[in-house]
Amino acid sequence: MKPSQHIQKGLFLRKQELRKGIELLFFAYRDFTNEADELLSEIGLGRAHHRVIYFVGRTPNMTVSQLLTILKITKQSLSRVLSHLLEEGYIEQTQGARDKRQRLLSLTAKGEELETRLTDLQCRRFAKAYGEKGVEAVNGFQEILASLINEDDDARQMLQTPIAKGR
Amino acid sequence: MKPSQHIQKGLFLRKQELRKGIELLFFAYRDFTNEADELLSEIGLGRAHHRVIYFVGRTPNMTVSQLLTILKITKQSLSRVLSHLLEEGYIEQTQGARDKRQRLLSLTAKGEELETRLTDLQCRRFAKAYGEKGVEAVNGFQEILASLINEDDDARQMLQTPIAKGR
DNA sequence: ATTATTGGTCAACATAACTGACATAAATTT
DNA sequence: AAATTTATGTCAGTTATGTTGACCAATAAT
Repeated sequence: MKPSQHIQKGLFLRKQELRKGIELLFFAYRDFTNEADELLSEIGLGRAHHRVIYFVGRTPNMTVSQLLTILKITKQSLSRVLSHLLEEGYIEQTQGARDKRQRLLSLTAKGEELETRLTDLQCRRFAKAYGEKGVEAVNGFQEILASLINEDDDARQMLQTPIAKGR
Repeated sequence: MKPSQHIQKGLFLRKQELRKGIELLFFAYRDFTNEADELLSEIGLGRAHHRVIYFVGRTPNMTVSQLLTILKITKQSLSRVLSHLLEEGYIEQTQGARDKRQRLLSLTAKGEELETRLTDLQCRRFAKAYGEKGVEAVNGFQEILASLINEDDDARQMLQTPIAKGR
């Protein structure tokens, strides 16, 4: 075998390994979201609503602009979803103390109830995987995912802020 | 501290850890897909086209029904995307040998070129993460993701079939 | 007082999914 | 040979989620 063939074979194997990562991420995300989507569709909500409910539940009194930074969608998009959640009584807002323009978003009891159901569903999936594969695997999983996220991402900051208790 | 409080604290810490997984997966997937989306939008394609191009590139001569099983979308949805890719010359089809009803899908040279650009982009992101965190982390990452995928998923099978060479 | 920020609103549009109904050709089963 | 199932396509209408662009109002910061 010529040296050039060694290199090519090495590159192929490497690329195959990387493609495996791409595929695992695709399938895992697909199944992970699908389960919650089914529950949501029964009550006329979609994935966009879920994301809002999740992050508002995670960090109560979050402002609209904070949400926009996390979700990376336009305010017009968020507006539609958020209005619906307010109308349906999943979310309530209070005026900001320091800055009166800000809408501080929190879950209502109804919203909390839904958030808990959804998050428990997804947590169960993670608990199963974590339990099956052990602490070492979990650490590796978290390290690689963190490394896949954009360096400059504002979300990195959020990942370090504590999660509100009782959830 | 009462025993009940110990338990509650334990559960809280556990749930916090599981939520961290949810969030990492969300942000990683968001950034991972966004990079390719930008390239795609320049040539008038979207994420749905990307998925078709990726999997047809991965497994040439794939049938429409195989694609449907992987993507878990309706045939009407796939039809629109696939028709467009055929018209634009990214994909070509041949009649199945055993079963003449089948359309065997493959990438054209133009399709290959695009597939390579897109996959290289995503592979680079993985290569960076894998390089930074090492083999141990990669194994853990892959184990946990595999465990997050539905047991009964037809996609599990695909993950074990070899990736076509030259990619 | 001026400017920047936070947030909202209206309108139009694009994409990617969905459901339901029906059609056709080929393969398989009875 | 006839009936059924399978693989695929197509037409029509709908929904969810995103986008741009234009513009407005209240509040905060300089």
